[in-house]
Parts: sequence; structure tokens; C-alpha cells
Amino acid sequence: MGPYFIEFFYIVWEDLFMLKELESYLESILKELGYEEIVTILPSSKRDLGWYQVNICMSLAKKYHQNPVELANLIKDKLDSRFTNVNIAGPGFINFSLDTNYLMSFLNKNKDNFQTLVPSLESKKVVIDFGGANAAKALHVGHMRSANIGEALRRLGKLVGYEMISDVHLGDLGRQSGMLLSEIKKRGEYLEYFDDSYQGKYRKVEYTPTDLGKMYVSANIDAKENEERMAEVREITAEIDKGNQRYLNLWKQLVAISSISIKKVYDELNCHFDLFEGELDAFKDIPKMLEKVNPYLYESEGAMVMDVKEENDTKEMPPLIVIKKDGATIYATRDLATIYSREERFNPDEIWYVVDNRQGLYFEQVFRAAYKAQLVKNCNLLHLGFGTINGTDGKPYKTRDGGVMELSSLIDLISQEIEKKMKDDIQTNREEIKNALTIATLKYADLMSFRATDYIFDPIKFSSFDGKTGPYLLYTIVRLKSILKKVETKEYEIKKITHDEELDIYLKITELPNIIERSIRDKSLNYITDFLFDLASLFNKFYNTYHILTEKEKDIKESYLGLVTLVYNVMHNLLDVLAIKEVDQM
RNA sequence: GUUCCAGUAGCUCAGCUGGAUAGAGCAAUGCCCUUCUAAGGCAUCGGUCCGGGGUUCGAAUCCCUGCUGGGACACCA
Repeated sequence: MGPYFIEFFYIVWEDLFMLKELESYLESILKELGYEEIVTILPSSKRDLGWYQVNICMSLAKKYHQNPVELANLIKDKLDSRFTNVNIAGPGFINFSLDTNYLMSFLNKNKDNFQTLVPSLESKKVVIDFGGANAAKALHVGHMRSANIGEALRRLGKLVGYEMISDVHLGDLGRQSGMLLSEIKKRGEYLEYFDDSYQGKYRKVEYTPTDLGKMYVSANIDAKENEERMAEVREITAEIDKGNQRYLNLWKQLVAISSISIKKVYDELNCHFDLFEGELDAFKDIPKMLEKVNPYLYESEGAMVMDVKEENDTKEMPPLIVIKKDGATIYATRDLATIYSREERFNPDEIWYVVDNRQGLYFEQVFRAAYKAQLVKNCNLLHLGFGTINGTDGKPYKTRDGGVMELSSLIDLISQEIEKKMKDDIQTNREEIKNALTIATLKYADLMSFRATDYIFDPIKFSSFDGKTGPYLLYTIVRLKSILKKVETKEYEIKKITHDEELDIYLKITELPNIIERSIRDKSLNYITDFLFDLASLFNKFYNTYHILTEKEKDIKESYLGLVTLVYNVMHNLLDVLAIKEVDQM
């Protein structure tokens, strides 16, 4: 095992980041010993024993009835000079540190280029469906999760090399259309749209998004109390569904108006949609979709339904209603048509639905129907459900007076709190900084817990930003930038690692590829929010202990600046994945 | 009723799909600004990982069981 041997692996794994390279190397050693096994290098839980640990020997030993410690020794004997301080502890843990020059060569190579710190995965095409705002209704707190998680997953997918196509999939067909039109009729406005015999010109509708919101609320209240009104709402909804051109014309204008305000909120949340489509767009695909689905449909209680049960189901799987008993379409009809359309237009490998967990059973039904009727061929349909946002009482979030909290009011609320806490001497770009901090606060809190678990939404906690918060990260970014601004160039090489505080930062960064892999595997951002917080804390600790710009020894100062460059690079790019914009001062 | 998910520090949550002494933030207490942004750092306090069995070198994690909470179960989306 001479220099040649080491050189060999350097070349083969040139573009793998450090731990990935070492994992492959360990796997090749195991192969020499006759074992095919995936190796994971973890940060050591006992740092006095080494930087990293490998736990593979215990599981291998169990599988092949070997002695784990003997196996660990066999591996240890084969390790090259990159490994230092190799020791075997307990039942067969291998602990080790690395040659510092080896570590630094990787850090220097990657400190300016984030892409090389990230694993690139087998490429695939993914349609990601998130957002899901309803036309003519204000976005509420629940829409925030879909937007935040969806946008971050879109960016994460791109980062690892997927082709991501995002679609907002507006809820622009359904009862709210009947509500709105009924309200217009009641007010006696634009009556030509309601007159069968009218031959003249149809006026362009002039409402603001705010008008529409109020009109919906008013109609909704009335329809709940008033049977006749509800009947009218149903009738108009059904007419639109059947393709009544006058109604459709009017409704589409309302959707367009409403989309303006919806887009504005999504812009504030830094969401990007390649497609700003909705259920209306799926409408034209319904006949073609039905051609494929028809053979499986049968009548049940007046509706046309499809069985989606499978033999080894342990749970009840009710049939899916595809056409309602009044002949009108339903949510499922439009979703199936949308799947058909996406398959035809994009032929994706996967479609991800970032929608509330509570729709889990429904999506299971729709996906089964889509597979059964072969609406898709080689495409995986995935429901990436997220947990419910609850209030401090553990029940679904409501405002103090029991109403639904609109997303824009929530943003305003946080924004006001931020304003109170901002320093008075910040005058230039004050609004912009305030907005960035507001969105960072919301996003970080929203992405912090595991995607699928419910979480409690506490406005007080959200607007206070002590500790693990978006503003904490941005504050760290401000410090990093402020240092880099005060030096001439950015070309600093890490020449030596002087203190443990620096080493801790570097070791944390070596975990990044595994963090990204885990995130994309689980489609959850909490690993990244955690990593960011850990990295920021480690940096702040270093920052508080050592003074970078006044360091006298040249090599140490340059290494510090190399560290600052690297940490900034990593944090900047990870915040970008979360769709959090950074600031220069705060 | 059927089924899915959850139960970890006073509170809010992590815990890398079985690893070593279970971790963060908040709250509480005490320190640290003539130095790169104190929205920061350090220290202390805080645990029957819901209860009970089982699997094994090893369990918060896997299996069984009980308790508690929440969600979903046909014409809303």
C-alpha cells in the first residue's frame, strides 16, 4: 500500500466530496475482504476518540457470524495514510481522524464552489405541484406550508440535478365560482352575463381582488343560512362545469383578477412557478382522460365511480367518485385530467404533490385510479403530505376571534414585530430589510420541523427571534459579509487549522453531502435548517473567541478569511435552497 | 366502528431508517461589549424517551400489547 495506491483513489474519486470519497474507499476495502456493503461515515459521538465513526462492523458481524472487533482490525490494517488516530472501541466501533492536509485540500478546492459540495444524483424530470391557492379566496395560513415546502423542494431538486417543473395548480373551479357569480347577480351588477336573451356587448368586469374576497365571504354567510341561495350557488356552479359560456366568461375574468393578488403573495414568499395553471386548464383534458378511465367506471348511487381496492389492502379503500350524480365533475375528475395532461406534455418521471396530510387517502385513491387506467406509464406519483398547523391549543389555527387567519395578515403581523426590533439607524433599504427578515422568520419556522408532523403555530414565538430562527441566520450572514467587505480580495487559502473552533466548523461542513442526501430522500427540509443553525452557532462561537481582522500572523489570518469565505458560501447557498433572501445589514 | 399518524426536558421540536453518556431552541439563574454588527457568546439548571412485555452484544428507534391525543373514511377541495 504505497503512494501509488493513495494516488489511485484520489484520481478515481476526484469529484466526490471528502466523506463520499472515503465511504467509497471503505466500501472497496470491504469488497476486498469479501463483503458488499454500503458504508456511512458519521461524525463521532465521542470526539475524544476521533472525528468520525464507522459502525459497519457490528452489523456485518451479525450478518456473517463474525467477530466484529476482528473485522474492524482487518479494516484498520488496510487504511491508507489519510486516516489518522484509528482506534477500535467497544463492540467494534472504528473511530478515526484524518490527515489535516487532506482535509484542507478538500476545503480549499470547494470553498468557492457550492455545487462541488453537493451530491449530484441520477437525473430525473419532476413535476412539482404546490401552492394550491383558491381563486377568489384569500390565502390562509395553511397555504404557507405548501408554498414554503414546495418551493424549497423545487430548489433542492434542481440543486441535485433534477429537472423541476413547478405548477401552482390553482383551485379555480368549484363552489367558490358559484358563490361569486351568485353574489354579483344579487348585487344586480353585470346582469348581461345572466341574461339568456342578451345580444349586446359584454362589459369587462372591474373588481379588485379585495372586492372578490369580501363578496365571497358575504355569499358564503348567506348561503349557509339560506337554502334557496345555496341552491342557486349549486346551480351556477354546475352551469359553469357544463360549460355555460356566459358564466365561464365572467368567472375567468374573476380568476384573472384574483390571480394578481395570489401572485403577489407568492412573490413575497419567493416562490417560482413555471406553470401558473389550475383546474380550469385541466378542463379541456377531461374528455380524453375519460376515454381511458371509462372502462373502469360503474354507477353507484347515481354517481360514476371507480374501484381502487387492491387485494392485500389492510385498510378500507372506498371507490373514487369520478362523475357526480348531477353529471358534474369533481375534484378527482380535474386531478385525473391534470395527471393525463402532465403525462402528455412533459412525460415526467415523478409528480410530487405538496398537499396537506389530511388528503392522504384521497391522493392514494387518485393515484391508484391513474395507474389502473394507465394515465401514466413510467411515472411515480408521490403525495408529499405535510402536517397541520395548529394553534397553541393544539387545534387547527384560528385567529383570536375564531376566524381563519389570512396569510397576508400574518405576514403583516410578523412584519410589525420586526419593525419594532430593527435598529433605528438603519434607514437605507429599511423596507427591503424588514421584508427579508419577515419572510426569513416565517420560512425558517415553517421548515424547521419534519415535513409530515403537525406543528404548533405560536405568533408570539414566531415574531420573537431569539435562538433558532431565520433572523439569527441572517445576522450570521451579515457578520460574514461585513468581514469580507473589509478585505481587499476573496482569494484566501486555508493554510492551517489553529483552533478546535475552526476544526469544528470544517468537520460540520464535511457532513453537508449526507445532509442533502437525507433531505432529498425524505423530501423534508428540517435537516437543512438544522445544519444551518449548527453551522451558524459554530461560526458565532469562533467569531466571539477570536478576532479575525486584527490577527497578526499572516497565515492564520488568511486561514481565518478562507474559513469565512467557505462558511459564507455554504450558508448563502443553503439559505437560497430554503428561498430565504439574505441581507447586508440589519 | 375501521384505519393512519403522533406521545422525548416546564414549553416547542430534533434524534441521520438499531449504536457509545438522548440533543437543540425558548423559559429560569449567573457571567462577557475601549476590538470585525451583543438580533451575539459562555456557564448552570432541567429526562421513568406514555405504561408493560419481547427481539440482541446494544432499543427513543424494530415486534406485541395497553393508555392518551389528533386526522381520514362517497358526490367539498
